[in-house]
Parts: sequence; C-alpha cells; structure tokens
Amino acid sequence: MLEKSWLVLDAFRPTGGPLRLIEVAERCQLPKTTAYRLLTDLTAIGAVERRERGYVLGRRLFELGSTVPLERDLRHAALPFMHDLYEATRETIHLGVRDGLDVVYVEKLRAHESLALPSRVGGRLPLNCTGVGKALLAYSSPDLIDEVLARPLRRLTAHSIVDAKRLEEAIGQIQAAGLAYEREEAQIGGACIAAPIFREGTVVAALSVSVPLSRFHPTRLAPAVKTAALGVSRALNRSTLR
Amino acid sequence: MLEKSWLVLDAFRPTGGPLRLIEVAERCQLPKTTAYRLLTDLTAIGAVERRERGYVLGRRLFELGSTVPLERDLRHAALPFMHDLYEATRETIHLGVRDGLDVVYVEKLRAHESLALPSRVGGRLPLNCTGVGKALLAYSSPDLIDEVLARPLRRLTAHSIVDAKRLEEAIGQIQAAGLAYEREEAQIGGACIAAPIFREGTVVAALSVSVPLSRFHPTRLAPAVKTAALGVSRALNRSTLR
DNA sequence: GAATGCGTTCCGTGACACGGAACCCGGACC
DNA sequence: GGTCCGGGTTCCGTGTCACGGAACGCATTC
Repeated sequence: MLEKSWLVLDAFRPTGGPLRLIEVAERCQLPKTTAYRLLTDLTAIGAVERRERGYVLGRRLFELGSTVPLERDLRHAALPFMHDLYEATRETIHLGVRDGLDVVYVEKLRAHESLALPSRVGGRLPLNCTGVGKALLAYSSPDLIDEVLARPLRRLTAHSIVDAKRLEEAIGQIQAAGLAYEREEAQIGGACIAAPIFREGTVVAALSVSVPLSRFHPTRLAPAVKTAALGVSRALNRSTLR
Repeated sequence: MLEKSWLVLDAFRPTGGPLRLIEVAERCQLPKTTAYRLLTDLTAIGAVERRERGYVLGRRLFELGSTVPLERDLRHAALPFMHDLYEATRETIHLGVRDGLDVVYVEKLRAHESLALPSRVGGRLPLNCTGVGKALLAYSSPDLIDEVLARPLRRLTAHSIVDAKRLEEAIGQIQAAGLAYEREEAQIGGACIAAPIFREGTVVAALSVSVPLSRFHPTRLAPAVKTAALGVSRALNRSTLR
C-alpha cells in the first residue's frame, strides 16, 4: 500500500504534470481500480491534485520536499555565493549533490538567454556527463570511483566520456586542477566549469557555471568558480550543518 | 496506512528533522510500534533517512517536491526577474503563493547580510503578517478577504496587524497603491515592500523585497518591485502555464 | 544491580487493501 | 436514434498484511 502509493507518485516523473488515470495505471503496472483508489487517497492527502484533464503532483509534496534538511541547509549556505557568481558571469549556475551514481541538482540559476540544458532542480544526471558530476566524482572515495569506472557509463551526447580509461584520466586532471571542465558532454554547444564544495574534508556538493561554447573563456571563469565554491565551503563549515 | 504515513512525514515539519522514534510517535499520537514500522517502511522507500541520532526527511521527497508543476513553472518564470530585483537592491527577495489562509514561500533569494527572517522556501506564514501575504490578500476574492477578517488574526511580532478594522484599512491602501508595505510586522527590525503577480486577471503570487529597517527607502524600492512583478505577470501570461 | 528510556522483534487478530466485474457517461461513428 | 468504445467510477467478497500489545535488548543513570 505505502509502497504502491510511492510508485504512483514516481509515475509523475519527470514532469510532475498532468497524467490521466489510465496513464498512471499502466506506468505503474497496476489495475486501474487500484490506481484510481490510490490517486483518490493521495488527492485527499494533498500529495496530488486534480485538474480538468488528469492529475498533477500536489503542493503538499512541494512543501515537504522543501524542508528536507540536507538540501535546504546547503542551498541556504550556497545561494548568496551563487548569486555573486551569476552576477560576475551572467551565466547559468548549478548546485548539485551526489546520490548513488547520479548528480541531483539542488539549485539552478538560469541565465536569461541560456541554452536548454538537460538539468532541472530535483533532476538527476549521470556523474560522468556533467561538470558538477565530475567534480563530485573526482573527490569521492576511491571505492565509489572504482564502482563508477567498473560499470558501463551512460552518455548524454556524443562527447560524453564513456570510456573508463579516459574518465580516470579526467579525474586525475580534476584532482590536480581543483576544477572540472566539461565541453559538450552534457549538451551540444555547451561547456561548463565546476568546483567541489567540502564540509569537514569531504565533498558534499559542487557548483558550476555553464556557458554556450562561444562564450567559454576558462581563464576568466575558473577563478570565479573557485572562489565561489570556496566561499560556500567556508560558510558550511562555519555553520552547524548536520 | 497511507494516511498515517503522511502523518509521520508531517511530524517532521517545520524543520525536516532529525527526530527520534519516540518524538515521531508522540507527535503523531501513534503507538511506537506503528511509528517504528512506518518509519522503517518510509526509509526503505527513501522518503526518510536514518541518521546517527534519529530520522530526517529523505532526498526522494526533495526530488519529488521539485517537480510539482505549479510551483516549478512559477519559479521558472519569476527567477530572472527576481535576480534583476536582487541586483538592483541587493536585498532579500521573496516569491510566495497563497494556500488557504497562509502564504507559502516558493522561492527566496537571500542577501549576504540579511536579518534572520521567519520565512523559508516551502514554509507558511499567516497572510496578514507579511508583505507577500498582504499583497496576495488584497487582490484575492472578497469572500476570502471576509473569511480572513472574520477569523482571529495570528501575529508574528508586536507590530503584526491583528485588528480586523486595521487590516481592512491596510487592504484598501494596498489596492490603491498596487503595493503592500510592511514594517516590523513579520520580524522586528525588518521592513518589506511587496507587489502582486497576476495571471489572466487573478493573483497567483506575489514578490517582495525585505530590508533592515535602517535601509528602508520606499521611494527607491517601490518602482523596482513594481516593475519586477509586472515582468513576471507578463512572462506568465505569455507562457502556457497550466 | 535496579531502574529508566529508547529501539526492536514477535505474533494473533481483524480491518481494510485488493482487484475483478459491472456500471456509467460522453463522444464518435453509422 | 442505436451502437460501440474508452475512460472513469462504484461494488463487494476474499485474503492479506497492517495493527499494536507484550516482551525483550541494550545502553545510561542513579
């Protein structure tokens, strides 16, 4: 029951947006009677809402999701620095954390005329395909790095690093530079510089600047990203984040 | 079962954690065996996570919450304008919607040296106590205004408007000015200017600038807030928000 | 070593989740 | 009008699994 209800909620991903009863039923592989009851119950709870044409995820979910401590505290600490970085660069800024073998985006400041990146707040992408992901990976435990290298690597574009050997090299370079560079690995026409954020010596997040390839000037962007990440690390360690 | 599990999740508000088993049990008025099972199940799902000392809300909740369509689309439309406003003022910016008799904050850009405001993304405050809330209220249906006026008004500070008569006056002034002013009604030492955001003729949100009283210059802030809100309204009406 | 407080396991009972069947309703088609 | 069709809703008998009292484990405290 509990588990099935979350199956239903997951059926709404990634759009959150309107699904008919039937669609939910078949996405979840549930008999429509059951899907109906679950949706009705979830509606009563406020976890989903009815629209003229189907169901959408509900506000109560938004409220609860916003109070998840890790993400909330991290955002709180990072946002001012992300704004600074945005002002300095006027480009799209990302903040992400690692979850399993994915990066989950926690915050995103979108530039006015930015390209359509595959990232979304609350969305996940493979670690090896994005700047934030690679920065997180390069400073993760050797065990995790090994696990990622051992598995087949997913790709987002033709430029995504899907060769374990090349990824290992890239990780070495990131560790040496303290920054992760990414060119068209997540989105054709886009590039990115990312820097890790530490708390008590371990990576907890990473932030990045994403720019159209035509405006990609590493020497200008790199110091800004680095100081921003450093600022967040300091803010985190100062506060009593749990 | 389903309902009880959401009772448990709500027990974590407003902080999101960490709570001990016992605390959850008594907040929910559930026998501890039941609370234990629910927490265990929810942990398996990813909706809560274990920490050394108790349980916290889990990342899966954050991910799901981020995909709730209404809030996501509103944020998407509003963020660029909020950034503009932030740059122009370098003060804390809020975006909120109404839910029942509360304002729910959807986005918040925090200035570096801002005072500790009671607002949180995903948090709720009484409509009558904040700039965003008053702006939303003043442009709501007469029925809703009457309902708010009829009920006992909550307060956040000694300056909060808790007298129905005075609130009605304030609403009139807001409607006349197209802006809501707020001085120390939400937080001692803080003031705020808020403006409503419309979609197809009805208020759907409001945004505000919050400043320490010492820096409160209405004549400078008011036009900036107004243009930002107007910009968001226009962006909303242009897009096919559902 | 008794007591206390919290977390965990066990287990018998009964409520209620489950889902097949049947029904309703509006629209499309003839 | 009649018929069909696809989605949504209601009904209800069956069997399961959620429920929660009891009892135990295990620190910590006095």
